[in-house]
Amino acid sequence: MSSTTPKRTQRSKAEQRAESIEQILDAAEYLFSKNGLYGVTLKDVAKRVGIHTTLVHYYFQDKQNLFEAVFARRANITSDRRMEALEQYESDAGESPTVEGALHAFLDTDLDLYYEGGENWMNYAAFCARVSNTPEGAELMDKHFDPVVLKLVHILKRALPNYPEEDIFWGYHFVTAALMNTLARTGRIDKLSGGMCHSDDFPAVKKRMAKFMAAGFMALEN
Amino acid sequence: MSSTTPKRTQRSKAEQRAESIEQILDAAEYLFSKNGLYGVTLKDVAKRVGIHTTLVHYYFQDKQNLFEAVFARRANITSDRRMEALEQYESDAGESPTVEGALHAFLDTDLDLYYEGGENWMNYAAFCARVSNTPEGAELMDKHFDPVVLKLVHILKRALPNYPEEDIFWGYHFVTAALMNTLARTGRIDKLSGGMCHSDDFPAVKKRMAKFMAAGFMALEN
DNA sequence: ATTATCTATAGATCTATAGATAATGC
DNA sequence: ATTATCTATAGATCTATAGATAATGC
Repeated sequence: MSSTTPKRTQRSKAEQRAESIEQILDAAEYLFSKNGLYGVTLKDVAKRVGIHTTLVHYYFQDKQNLFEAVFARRANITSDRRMEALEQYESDAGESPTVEGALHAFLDTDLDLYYEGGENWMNYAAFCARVSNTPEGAELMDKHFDPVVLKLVHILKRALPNYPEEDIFWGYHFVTAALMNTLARTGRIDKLSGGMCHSDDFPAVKKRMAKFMAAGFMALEN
Repeated sequence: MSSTTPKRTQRSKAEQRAESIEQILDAAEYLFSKNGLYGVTLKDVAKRVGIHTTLVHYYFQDKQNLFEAVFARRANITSDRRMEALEQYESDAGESPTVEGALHAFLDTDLDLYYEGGENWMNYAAFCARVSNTPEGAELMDKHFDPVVLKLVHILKRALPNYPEEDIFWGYHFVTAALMNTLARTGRIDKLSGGMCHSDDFPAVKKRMAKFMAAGFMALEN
């Protein structure tokens, strides 16, 4: 209440700007993850932040642009991290990479990032999961994440020489499905299991997923 | 061109009604599968059918109701078919059901239904996939499909005695993810594989999925 | 002097309803 | 006489912009 320190509540313009932008992105990320591009109005976003709708336009011009900004803010971080993990694994494994090893590098790295990144990263994960199977978002996702996926496929091919290429792709199709369904955190498993499992228990998924999927790849070989 | 048969273009009111309703549902099913509840306007639906928007209101009152009607039209058919297949399998397998057997009953039955049902059934599959991970749709799906899923879980438990229950549920989490991602037909695998695999090639999925997933379940046992 | 934020508002679109018109049904 | 379909329109909502106000920055 006392005004001893004059700069107490002052923020520089750069700080104000940065803070508003982050808050808008956080709110949009959350809302888009729940309701998709068309299920969110700019008014919803502004209301969640506690600002006026026009400020969203001021910083992001239009809705499509805001949507893409939400995607772009964290895309490179996850993409780069997974790429590094895959390269690291490939160099560590030398001449004999395994399916399970490659999947651990690909999946665990990502699950850790979201889980350890806290609420906002969890929201981004859900955003990606939701967006990945919409026409608006698929292209965006493809463009950004194709290199990492192709890197994974490359290692899988080395781990499984003489394995039909189609099977590698179908296997990846199952893997990415399971990952996206995990990131979506729909709450389905909580209800089904009567509360024994939890949608946001990424460590539980991490413990099982690479092993489960690797065994699946092996089974197709016969 | 000649008017020998007087009743040529005549339809009874009941027929007209039924036809309009079916056409509206078909159009809505397709559009909702692509763009979700909020991404479709009733005008879009009417335009696709070639009728006036108000006719959609006439038959379906409001948008939410149309959405639920799209879901309901085919829900029981897929649900009943899978339930029968699971019951049939359970009685055939007697004392020793297997994971792969249960999954074949659960998955193949559904994939066949969509694939053999033609374009409209394929659209319904995509509709379900899209809807299953939205707040609007999840509840609808759960309510309708829980019995089938719990039946599958029941057989899996019998096939895997002494297996931790959590692992069964996480395994199912992976299975349903893969199924939904298949039904969505995003075209992702087509691009990734350079045209070698196709999103709408359900027979290719059917050939691999139960085997792949069953091996995954087995691998968690260790 | 510049930038962040808000007020006011135009224009578009969307849902939904009331009421008119044009068919089929006894 | 009833039902399918269309016309006209009200009311709500949403996007986006122009311009005013209130801060920070030299």
